[in-house]
Amino acid sequence: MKIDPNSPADLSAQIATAIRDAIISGELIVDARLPSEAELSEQFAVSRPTVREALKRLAAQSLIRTQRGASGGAFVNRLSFQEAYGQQITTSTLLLSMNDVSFDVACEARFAMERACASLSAQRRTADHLATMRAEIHRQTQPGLSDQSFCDSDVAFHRALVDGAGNPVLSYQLAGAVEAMQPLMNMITFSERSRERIVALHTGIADALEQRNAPKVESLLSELETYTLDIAHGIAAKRRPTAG
Amino acid sequence: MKIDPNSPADLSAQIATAIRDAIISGELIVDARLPSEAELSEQFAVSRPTVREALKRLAAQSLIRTQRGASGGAFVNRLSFQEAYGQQITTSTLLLSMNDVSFDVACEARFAMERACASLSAQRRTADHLATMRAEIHRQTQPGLSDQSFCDSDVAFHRALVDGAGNPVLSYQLAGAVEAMQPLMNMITFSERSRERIVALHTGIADALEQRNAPKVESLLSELETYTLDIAHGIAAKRRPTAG
DNA sequence: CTGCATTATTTTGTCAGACATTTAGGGGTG
DNA sequence: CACCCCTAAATGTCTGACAAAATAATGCAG
Repeated sequence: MKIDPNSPADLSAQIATAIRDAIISGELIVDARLPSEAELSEQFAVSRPTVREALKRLAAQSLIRTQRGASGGAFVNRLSFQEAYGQQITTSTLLLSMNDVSFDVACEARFAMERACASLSAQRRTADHLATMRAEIHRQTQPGLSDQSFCDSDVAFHRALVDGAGNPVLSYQLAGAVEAMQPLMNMITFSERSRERIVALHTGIADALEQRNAPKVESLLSELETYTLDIAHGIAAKRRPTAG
Repeated sequence: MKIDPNSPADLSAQIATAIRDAIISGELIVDARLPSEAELSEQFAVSRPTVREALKRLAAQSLIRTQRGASGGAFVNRLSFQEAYGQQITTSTLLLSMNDVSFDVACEARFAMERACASLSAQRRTADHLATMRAEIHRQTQPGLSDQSFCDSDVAFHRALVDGAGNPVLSYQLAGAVEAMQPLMNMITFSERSRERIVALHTGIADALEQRNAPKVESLLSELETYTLDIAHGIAAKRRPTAG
């Protein structure tokens, strides 16, 4: 692990890259302890603050964790699916909000991926997954439920569908797509009637999953996609009534 | 934007979170300049090194960029799809390597998502996408091609398929799934015969896309998934010949 | 007044040293 | 054996300073 003091890049960035490469290549394994900050600063011939900046970069990516006290230090972190979800969601959310991705494009991607889970979920969903979905559907029928809560419940419902596929990698990938759309979905005001329609579709999806009818799930998801887009377009049209 | 000096969390972590929230909420827009490190350290009542650690955390996530000199400083970064790909791939790679995700599970997720792109790609693929795929197929038939190069070409082929769907969000999601599997795929040694079979399937997929035959693409992708798993299992069995 | 070289200023990047805080471990005492 | 205290090691934070880069301001020559 060497760095180039004459490189235009920051020393802390170079050090972070060197350590990151060591982790990715397997040179540093999970739970391995890195040298102390003092030792690292000696190895790389830089000051301790510079080493610390490098370590903070790695900590921001959940690549290491630090612990104070004797026998403390920086340890290679086992990247959990949980942490990966979080980063995935943050990244996806920013990507959508900063790059003028239209609601239509995000919606299309999300439902395309969700349909990809349909057949697996129809095969493997457990009673637990079905129970979660039924519970969320029930919650969605409560009168007086705020739009925010309705959206949260919607996410939980679809999350259960995806988790039903029993593939953590798929769940991880979908988490970003589904949750990143939350801010966009929250902009949609759900009328009494549209909630009824969505709940009906959710019920149909749960029924089809119970019967392990994959094609039915897929077609209902497509209907839901179309309907979601319709609502969004209706609201967009209302906001710009003079557009033509 | 306030922080709690009595919180158990590091001050730099709190400051990073506060600024990140401001960016996500839109309080700080793209290309906006953050206060200088000296001003931030005054605002948060901490020292400059602490502020710097916070800024490095954000830089590690590509949320900000910094520039030296007068009228320099830290600016909110427009997260490009390119940068997001990179983070997605790093995260996915570590997730797979650290969590004992089996080849089967990763493979299943990858092909499920790729099939999700099939119908869109059949509708929208351009002549360019087809040309890229044909070129990669041709490369894959070259004798003496290394396994590494064959895998690279394989990634490029599937990348073209996914890009054909014309949905950048889908491309972004798939990039992680496909590229993160590279290290696993590289462990598979491709025999002469298996390469022929894979090339034949690739050719079939390109043909089906040319004819805009979505179901055919999906079924060929399923065949490719099955075949990939067969090869992997065969190699695993060879490595553990006494297992039973 | 214009154009260019020079100087100033602002800001990040880096360093050195110090103190505070937390935690594990060792050793003494009941 | 259990409990307490002390020590040592490590991260967390602060202060102050200088280096390097890039822009802005200045002054001079034409």
